Amino acid sequence: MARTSSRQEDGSVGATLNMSAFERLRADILRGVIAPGEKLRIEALKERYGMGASPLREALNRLSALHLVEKIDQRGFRVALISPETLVELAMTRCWVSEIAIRESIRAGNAAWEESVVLAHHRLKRHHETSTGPDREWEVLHRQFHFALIAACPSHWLREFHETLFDLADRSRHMAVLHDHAARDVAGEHQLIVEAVIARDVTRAVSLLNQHFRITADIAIASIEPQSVPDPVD
Amino acid sequence: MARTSSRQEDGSVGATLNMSAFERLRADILRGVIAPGEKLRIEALKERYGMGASPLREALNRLSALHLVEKIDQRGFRVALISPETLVELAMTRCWVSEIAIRESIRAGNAAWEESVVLAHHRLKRHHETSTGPDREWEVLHRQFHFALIAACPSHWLREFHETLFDLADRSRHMAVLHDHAARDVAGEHQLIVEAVIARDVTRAVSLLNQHFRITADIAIASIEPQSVPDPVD
DNA sequence: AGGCGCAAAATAATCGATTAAATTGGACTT
DNA sequence: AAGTCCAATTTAATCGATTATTTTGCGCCT
Repeated sequence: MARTSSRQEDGSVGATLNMSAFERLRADILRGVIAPGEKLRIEALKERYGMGASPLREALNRLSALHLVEKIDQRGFRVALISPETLVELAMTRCWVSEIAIRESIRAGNAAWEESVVLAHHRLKRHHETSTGPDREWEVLHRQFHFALIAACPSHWLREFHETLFDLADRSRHMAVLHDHAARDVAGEHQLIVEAVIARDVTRAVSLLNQHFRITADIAIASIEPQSVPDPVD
Repeated sequence: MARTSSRQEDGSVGATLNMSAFERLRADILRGVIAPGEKLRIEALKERYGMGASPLREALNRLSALHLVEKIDQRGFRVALISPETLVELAMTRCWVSEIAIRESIRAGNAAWEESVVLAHHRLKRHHETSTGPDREWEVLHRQFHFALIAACPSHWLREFHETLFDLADRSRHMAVLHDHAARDVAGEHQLIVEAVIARDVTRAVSLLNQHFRITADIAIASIEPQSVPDPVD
C-alpha cells in the first residue's frame, strides 16, 4: 500500500506513508492546527490523513521521542502540553544550547558560512520589509536564519537538538503571534545578532541570542497566562 | 495481545510490547549484542523477541529518533554505525553538553543533590574495589553516577539529551572494554570530578569531565582502529 | 447529592495477511 | 570478465481484523 510517488497530493514529501504522516502531523502541531494537550485518537487520524493505523502510530512514536507528542502507555497519544513552566524551562534550554552551538559555529565557521548567514538574514529582512506580519513564508525564512547561524557547529547532534527545541518553541510562537508582537523589534534583534556573529564576538552573540529567546518566551507566556493553570483535561 | 503484567519473563519492564521491544532492543544495542551497522530485519526480530511487527516497528521508530538506530525509507532499519569520525564528533558533543549541564547543575544544586552525588560515587567506588573489571553492575552504577552529577540541571530536555549521548557512547565503551583499560585510572578520574563538583568549581569540573570523555573516546577509537585521531578541540 | 460497581462503548495495542519495493541470481550480451 | 536485464525471492510497509484496556454511563446504595 506504500505510495510510489515521493510527493503527495497534499504537498508533503515522503516515500512512505510513515514519513508523510510524520511531516503532516509535525506541521499541524507546529502550526497549532492541532492544539497543545489535544488527544490524538488513532481513528480520527486515520480519517483525517487517509491512512491506516500503522504509519500513524509509527510517526507518533517518533514525534514522542522528539517531545512534540506525549505517549502514555495504554492510553495513546496527545500533543505535548504548553505551560508557563514549560516555556520557562524551554527558554533556558534554548539559551544554553544556542550558547554552545553559536560559539562553536563561530569558531569553526569559514567565509562560506559567514556568507550564508548574511544571505539568510537578507532574505528574512527583505521578506520582513515587503510583507506585513509574520506568515508561513516568514516562518520558513526565520527558521532558516536561525539554522544558518549555527550551521557551522561541527556536531550534527547538537544542530538537530537545537532544531528540536526550535520546533517546540515554534508552537507557542504561533499562538503568541495572534496576540501582540507590535512592540517587538524582531528585525532589529536579528540585525544585531548578525553583526555580532560576523564580528565573531561570541560573548555578544550569545547575549543577544539569549535575549532573543527570552523575549520570545515572555511573549508566549503572556499569551497563554490568561487561561493559565491548564487542567490536565483535554 | 497486550500483556497484562508489567514485568516480562526476560526482566524487561513495560506495560506494552512496544515498551518491552524498545527496552530490549536498546539494551541489546548498548551491550553490543547487536553490532553497529547490523541490519535489523523485522522477521528476525519477530522470531527473536516473540512479538509481531507492529510493536517492533514502533520501537525501532523511536530508537531511530534517538540515533541508536538508522531508519532508511523502504529499506528498513539498521543499528547506527560507529566510525572514528562519529566517535570524535560524539566526544565533542558530550563535552559541550556536559559543560552546560554540569555548570547549571552546580549552580542549581542544593545540599541534597550534593549528597546524591557523593552517594552515587561511593557506590561506584565500592563496586570498583570489590569487583575486578567492568561488568553489568558497574555499567549501571557508572551511568547513575554521571546522571547524578547533572541531575540538578533544571532542564529535563538537556538531561535527557545528555543521557542519549551517554547511550551512544556506551556502545563503543562496551567494545573498548574488551581491548585495554588497564592503563586508565577511571576511579581516579571520577574521584577528581566529585571533588571539583563538591567544591563547586565549575571550570575544573568541566575540564575534568572533558578529559574523561576524551579519554573514553580515544580508547574507543583505538579499539576500532589502530591509529588514533586528534582530540576534539575545546 | 455523592460514591460504588459493573456492563457497554470507545479506544489502544497488536496480530496475521496483503501489497509494494528492494535485492538476488542467473541468462544473455558485449 | 564485466555489464545489463528480468524473473524469482526476500524484505519492508501497510491494512483490516482481533484482543485488551480504559472510559463512560447508569443503576443502586448510603
